[in-house]
Amino acid sequence: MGANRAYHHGDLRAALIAASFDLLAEQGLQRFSVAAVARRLEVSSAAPYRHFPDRNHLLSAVSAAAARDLNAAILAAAEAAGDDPAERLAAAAGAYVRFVTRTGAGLPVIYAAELYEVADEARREHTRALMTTMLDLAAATETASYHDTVLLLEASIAVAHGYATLHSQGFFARNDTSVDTIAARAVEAARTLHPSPRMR
Amino acid sequence: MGANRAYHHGDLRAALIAASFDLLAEQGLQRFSVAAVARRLEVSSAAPYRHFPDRNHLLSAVSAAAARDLNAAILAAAEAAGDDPAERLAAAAGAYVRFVTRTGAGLPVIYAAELYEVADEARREHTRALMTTMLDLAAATETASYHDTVLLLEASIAVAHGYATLHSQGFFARNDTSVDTIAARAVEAARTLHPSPRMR
DNA sequence: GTCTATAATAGGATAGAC
DNA sequence: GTCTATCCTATTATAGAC
Repeated sequence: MGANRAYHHGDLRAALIAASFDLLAEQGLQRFSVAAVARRLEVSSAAPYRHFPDRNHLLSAVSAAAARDLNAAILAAAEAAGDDPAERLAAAAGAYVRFVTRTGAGLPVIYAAELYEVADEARREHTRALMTTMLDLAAATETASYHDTVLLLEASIAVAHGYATLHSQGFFARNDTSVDTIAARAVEAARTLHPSPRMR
Repeated sequence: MGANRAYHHGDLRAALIAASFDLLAEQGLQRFSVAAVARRLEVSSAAPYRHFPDRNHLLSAVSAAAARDLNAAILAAAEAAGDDPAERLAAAAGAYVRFVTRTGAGLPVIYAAELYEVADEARREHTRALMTTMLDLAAATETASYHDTVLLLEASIAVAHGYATLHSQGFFARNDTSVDTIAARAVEAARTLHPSPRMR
């Protein structure tokens, strides 16, 4: 690189979002900070504030990108799973585990309460599309009512999210920690779920 | 109260642990700080350090108490569930959801990686007893092998933890947020789990 | 056993130079 | 569009008074 080392980026905004994913995946939302993202990109701690007015606006952009990418990952997994609606829903659970492990941006990040006050139309659209995708997958199974559909979806999400967070927090560390193994178990557990008459 | 208002506590150590639970339940591990616990008890920020050498030792004591109480809650729930091993295991999932909602100290707090370096024999014993309880509940069901037992336990924990964290992070806020409802759903979902031949 | 006071560190955010 | 410099706030942890 012949140029001097001032002014590092062509697209710092995009780089900030990408680096935020890395930071979230490595250290979780607990230790996420704007300053740490800036350090990682070797820009000053003030630089991010040229692109996002505050921390929550950066996180909102991360949320939007995560919703968009998770939506795509779930659709791809469902597609690959074939035609059986139950298989497609279970496959989505596996996609969720993989996505959270890779990006650190699961549903609690995507739908974080602190982002509600941020005006961000892109995020709103992507999160709504994601929810629609998930509800459609659940609705395609043989559920008797919309209420049952929601319950089945919640249970599937709970299974996937439970496996994902326990894995990323090292709870399964003793044994086999591979993402593939954990994702497969989440798929298998999601497969056994049924909307039962008692589940109301 | 006739006495002057200096020197607030007879048993600050116990009060610190109790207040830590409240703080965890209200704000999560993300915002846990020794200073906040001290503020809550209206003692100086230095006072906790007379009882715990550092933050992790306080968290270790919280972990020990949580492991002990969760163990008791799970045993009580299993007892109340009757004799069917599958029912007893499912009931444990419900107890877990209630416990985490009430205390904020779930398995990721109890088994937090940062506590591994803390020498705390009481914690070690309580966490081991908890693990034994959970494994026993899973082993009593009709699993073909120890491996199946572990898989069933992991799946049950994942379901319970997923419901608990999504609930405490407000993901279910739109609809019915009562703990009873969420716990009942976790029990129902856990009931449907089976160690399947594919789950390996 | 708890207090006040303080040091060290880190993060969020802003002002103004270039 | 990014930098340096700075302010404010919060947290961990320690020293020494009472």
